[in-house]
This record gives sequence, C-alpha cells and structure tokens, in this order.
Amino acid sequence: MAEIRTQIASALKKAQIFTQLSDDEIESLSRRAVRKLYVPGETLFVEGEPCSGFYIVARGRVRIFKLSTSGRVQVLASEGPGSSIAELPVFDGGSYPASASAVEDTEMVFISRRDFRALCLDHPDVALKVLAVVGARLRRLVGIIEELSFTTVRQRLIAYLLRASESASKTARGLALELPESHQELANQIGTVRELVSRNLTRLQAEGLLEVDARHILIKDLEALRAEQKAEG
Amino acid sequence: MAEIRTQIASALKKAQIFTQLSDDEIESLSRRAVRKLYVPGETLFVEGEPCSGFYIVARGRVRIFKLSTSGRVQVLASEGPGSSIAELPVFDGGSYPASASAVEDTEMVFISRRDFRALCLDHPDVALKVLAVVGARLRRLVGIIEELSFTTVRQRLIAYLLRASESASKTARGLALELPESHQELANQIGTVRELVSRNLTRLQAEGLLEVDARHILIKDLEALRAEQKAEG
DNA sequence: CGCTTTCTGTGACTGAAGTCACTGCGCCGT
DNA sequence: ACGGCGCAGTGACTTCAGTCACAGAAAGCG
Repeated sequence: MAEIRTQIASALKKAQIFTQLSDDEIESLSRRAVRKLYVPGETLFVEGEPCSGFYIVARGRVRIFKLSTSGRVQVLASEGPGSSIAELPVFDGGSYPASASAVEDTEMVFISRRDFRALCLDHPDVALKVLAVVGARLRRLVGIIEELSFTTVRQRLIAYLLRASESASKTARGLALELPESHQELANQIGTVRELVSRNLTRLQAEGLLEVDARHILIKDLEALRAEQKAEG
Repeated sequence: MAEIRTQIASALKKAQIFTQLSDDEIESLSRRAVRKLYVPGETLFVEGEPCSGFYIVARGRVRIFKLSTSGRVQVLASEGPGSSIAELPVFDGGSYPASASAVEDTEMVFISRRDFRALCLDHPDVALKVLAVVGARLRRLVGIIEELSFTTVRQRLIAYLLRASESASKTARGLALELPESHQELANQIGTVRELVSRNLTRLQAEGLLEVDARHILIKDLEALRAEQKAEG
C-alpha cells in the first residue's frame, strides 16, 4: 500500500498545476488522493453527471468529447501525463460539461472537490496556476470554434496535418508521418465524418501536395499547405 | 474626481467576482482601477494584442467575437453590467484570444494585470470566484462548439428563438417577441450569414410555426419548436 | 491458416450552406 | 419632399458536407 502512495505522490509532483507545492504538501495531498485505472475505451465520466472531483493523468491518455444524439463525436481535448481534467466543474458547482474516456491503458489520480477547494484556499498560487491552465484550455476551445465556424473540412484537415508535421521525420522526398489514429478518430477531432477525411486525403494526393498510403503520409509540399492555412475561409 | 471614484467603487461592488470583498477592500481596489467610456461600435481590444489587464462592465454591453479573414464574425459572448471580461489572459500570460467591442454606450472599469494578481493572492476566495465565473464561460463555449458541430442553421435559429422566448410576452395568438438586433447580428451569433437567417425565418413562417414581420416575431407553435430542438442533428 | 472484424476507398446522391446580384422598404437628416 | 443609407427578402447558382451502400485490404484471433 505504501508503494501506491508514493506512486500517487510522484504523479502529483509531475502535474503542472502542482509545481508550486513543496514535497511535504504533495505528500499530504497524496494521502487524500485516490488512484484509478482504466482500460482503453473505458469511461471516466459522462456529460451531465454531477462532478465529485477532478483528475490528473499519471499515465496514458484520455479524451474529452461531446456526443450528439445521432452518434457523432466532437473531441474537445486529449490529455496526457501531467495534465489535469475537469478542474472547472469543481468550482462552478455544475455537472461535467462533456464526457471523458481513456484512449490507452491509463492511470488517473482523483482528488475530491472538497480537498481541492481547501487546497486552493490554503495555497493561492495553486489557484493562480489552475487559472493559467484553464486559460490555455479556453484558448483551445476558442480555436475549435474558429475552425468550425470559418473553415472547411479540407482546411481543418490541413491544419491537423501541419500540427502533426511538427513531429514528423525529414526524408529526401518530404516530411514523413504516421497517423496515430484511425480516420474515424481523426474525423471526430476535426468535426466531420470518416468519408470526408478519406476523400480529402485522396484529393490532396491528387493535387500533388501529399502522398498517402493508409496511415502513412508523406508531405511533399509543405509550403503549399501552409499557404492554404493562411488564406483561411 | 471623488465622485468618479465612488462610481468606480459602486461598479466594483456589483461585479460578480467581487461579492466576497468588504467595503474597505472595494474602496482600496477602486483606487487602482480606471474608468473607461466607449461609444457603440468602439473597440476595447483586438485579438492578439498583449493583455494588460481585465475589465468589468459597469454600464452598457460588450461583445466578444472572432473575425475571419473573409470578414465573417463569430460572437463568443455578450456581457452586460456586473460581468467581467478577459479575466483569463491575465493569468496565462498570453494575448487576448478574441476581440471585444461595445454594443451600446458603455462604461468599463479596468484593472491592471498586476493589481488583479496581487488581489487574488491576498484573497483566495476571489480566485475561487474567478474560477467559478470562468467555468460558466467555458460551458458556454462548449455549447457553441456543440451547436456548430452537430446542428444546422435552422436548429441554431430555433435555439436562439427559444432562448429569446423566455422574455417574450404571452398573447392570444402565441408568444410575441421583438428581435433586439439585426439579422446580420443574429447571424454572427449563430455562426452563419444574414441571408440564411432571413430564409429560415421565412421557411418557419411558411410551415406555420411562426409569424414574422421584420423584427417582430410571433411564436405560434412553441411545442413544435421545442420538439425539433430535442431531436438534434 | 482461414475467418471475422475493423478500417479504408469510392461512387452516386441529397440536401444544406454560402455567394452574388438585385429589389424594395423605412428611417433619418437637411 | 427628396436622396441616401442601412436593413430585409429573394431568386439563381455553386460548392461543400453528409449519407448510403458496397468492395477490397489489413489486422487480429482462434
């Protein structure tokens, strides 16, 4: 049991929102935290559920998303180790505004609403840190709104590829990258359907900007893609 | 001058995020705040500008929005007296994520980034209050994303009318309401263009759900509109 | 190794969204 | 009263998004 406790403590220590805290404080907080494990696809919470506390990702990855009645999915965020999720409903007293599920085998640390509020009152700098993290989250949501409101599927796909290209490897013929997820998942993230992802990739290939082989993508004309970004809708 | 000071103080007192503060604290804060006046259409700040502080609406109304390069507008929020705007960029150190302009003759109270941060460190309960306010804002943004991603213009228009109908007056023939803004403005809020607002209103009238006469709208079949909402896309 | 399941590509189609151009109304100021 | 201006309505058209159905490839599993 003591081992789990230290695991929790080390996860808390890596969390962005707790960088201010001393080892002692981390230690004391870890005594009130709970570890939870999830398998891929498992649900953490569902939109509308009352919010009992918030989570920190220790290992793995979780996805925050909205579900439509017709079965479509819109991904709002995807968070890895060190990130926290659902900090906000803790403070405004409402329910979870979206659902969350694990993408991989995932280890989460859960902290109850009461403990977290108490911590923020004792440590105002933690509250400020939470505000900073939430600020970044808000920026991302505004970015999603901008994309959905002003751009086409084609442009959103290009934006996705450009983001992915940051971590791509240079080859003689262009930037090579591997899509980390299915077309379906990609579509969920850029707010469209599978078919349009497939079709638009094909079209970009026909225009000579890419080469596509299933999930393997070679960016042949980075500049042209960038240019289309800036033009916008 | 002393008069302006008390005006500022009374505006601060009405702000949601300062309900926790004592009269003395309000008084001391007001000494560091600045009053600013705006005429309709005037710009408070533009997306991308570095953020020097945040605002509280004392009187009037301001609109927060995104501009596309092609000239389209997407409204993110519209805030009246007692609300604060741009609290978030104060904390994450970034620039303003969107632009803001006054809708009516508007009186704002400006508080610098440094003063506000200091206040939050001294009064953790203010920080918690800010988090609660920000939580509500985040919910609204998620709602906009949901609408843009899952619904049609028609459904968004119906949602808008249903919201407006809260403050409508009952008549023998249905709920009567007056649009508070032009079709263009309405379109900016629901993420579409003027023509589609006009056309969809016409169509709803043809179907017998509404009667439209310029900005005067009579809701004849509230239940049918509600039903279409729940069906969603 | 063969079978099932999941993922991908595509053709054909429908309907929604957006653009352009123009008309006409009503209000305001001089 | 008149001219100008902003707002609303509408027809015609283009393009984009999404649906349905299906075929073939790939990957996992017994």
